[in-house]
Amino acid sequence: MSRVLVVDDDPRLLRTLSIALRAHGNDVVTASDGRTAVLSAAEDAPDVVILDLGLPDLDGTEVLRRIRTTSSVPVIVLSARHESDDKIEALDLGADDYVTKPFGVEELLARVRAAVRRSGEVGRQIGTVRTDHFTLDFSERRATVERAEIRLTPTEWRLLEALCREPGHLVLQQDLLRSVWGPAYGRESNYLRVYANQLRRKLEPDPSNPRHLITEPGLGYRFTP
Amino acid sequence: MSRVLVVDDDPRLLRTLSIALRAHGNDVVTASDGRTAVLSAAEDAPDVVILDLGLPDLDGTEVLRRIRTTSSVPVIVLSARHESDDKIEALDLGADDYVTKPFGVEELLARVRAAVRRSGEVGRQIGTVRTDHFTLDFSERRATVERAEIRLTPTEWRLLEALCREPGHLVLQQDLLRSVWGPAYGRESNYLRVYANQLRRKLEPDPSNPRHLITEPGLGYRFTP
DNA sequence: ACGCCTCTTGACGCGTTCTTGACGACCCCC
DNA sequence: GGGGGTCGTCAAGAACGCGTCAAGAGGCGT
Repeated sequence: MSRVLVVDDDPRLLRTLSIALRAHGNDVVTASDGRTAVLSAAEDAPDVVILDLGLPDLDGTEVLRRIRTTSSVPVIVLSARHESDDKIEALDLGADDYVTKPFGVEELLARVRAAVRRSGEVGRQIGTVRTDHFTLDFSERRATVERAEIRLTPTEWRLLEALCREPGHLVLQQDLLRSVWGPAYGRESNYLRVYANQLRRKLEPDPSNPRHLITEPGLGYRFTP
Repeated sequence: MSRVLVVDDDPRLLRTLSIALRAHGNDVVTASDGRTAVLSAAEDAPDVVILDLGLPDLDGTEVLRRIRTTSSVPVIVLSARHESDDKIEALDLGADDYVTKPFGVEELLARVRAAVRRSGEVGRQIGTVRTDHFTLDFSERRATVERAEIRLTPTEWRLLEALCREPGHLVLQQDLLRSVWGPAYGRESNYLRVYANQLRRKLEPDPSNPRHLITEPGLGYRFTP
């Protein structure tokens, strides 16, 4: 199914994770130090990397930085509870998710699945989206309504991007929250209500009768061109 | 494909890299001391240089400095693990990337590709840019506002160059910082604010209501003719 | 050695954006 | 008809990013 690179200096943990991952149909490669990890990330072409920040030879963030120079593979960071600074730095450097030790194997497996699923979707760049009323150019960050250019805030862009990735398809609240606000969110649906509202006021001809940003009650939102 | 100059005093490493690079369709030139390296960089017109900082005759940074006097070829620095000062100094002197020894060949190859790709984008020369209010001649380094010639500092020119390479396009803060201040930068957005401000005061008709140097909050800047 | 120009860096105010709570309207199910 | 849940809407405080200023460091030519 997916190839997972697991990086940790604890052989016991390495073994546990390998067994669990293989039991769920994954191909597993392991590394117990930073240098090996960077090499493996480049050569074994994993679909996702699980990276412990506390490695013997290199700083965890340095490992992440080097992996990022050659690959955009999703990285899930493992961190001890107290090293919260590392965690934040790791997310800044392009980690996709993090798990705090100690953690449950089931939780980690779920995050691996989510990371693989997202990387398939996110990789697809979207260029321009048109409707009969407005135009969105994502690569240039330009939005025009009735030929007039309007301004959208960064968060509004991110929400639109998540919605327009698959025009006409329903996107779940949880997925929207995660791709806009990050992996730590998932239940704050009021954020979505506020921003969906703002977007309608800026983009829809009649904001209270939306034709393009459709609510699917209890589930999520849908963009229809 | 690309011509690569490899500079190292270890014949074994030289040989390994030559084979790997040629196997990927590159043309390879080698040098085992600093003086030869400087000459070759000037005469063989390589597309990228791989430079070991520990050379017998000259200090690595000195080699880099001399190469930079005759060429803007991208340079990837090889450094032993603990000499982090050299590394930083090398980046300051205009190295484009660095790899710490020991390293994987695949990683180095990836960095060579990245360096060549970047230089292709950056190398695109721009001639003259005109607006209704000012004119910029990049090849002659002349700027005129309302027919009057004004002076711009080197950093101001570099920033303008990065912005005007694709008129009308959004350029991300990170890209601007990297092409003006070097690959070691990426988060110092206050530099951008200072220089964008200076440029507006020199170029814009109404500096506090810019029409050509547009801010895209949270993302970067855009030049519109 | 001196002065000038440039670059770096910190500080501050301001406007925008984000977050968060509150409230009423609506729908569905009981 | 009532109750619980979800949604749209509004508003206010907090947080953030940007423009702006100015002081100090460093380099260069005189």
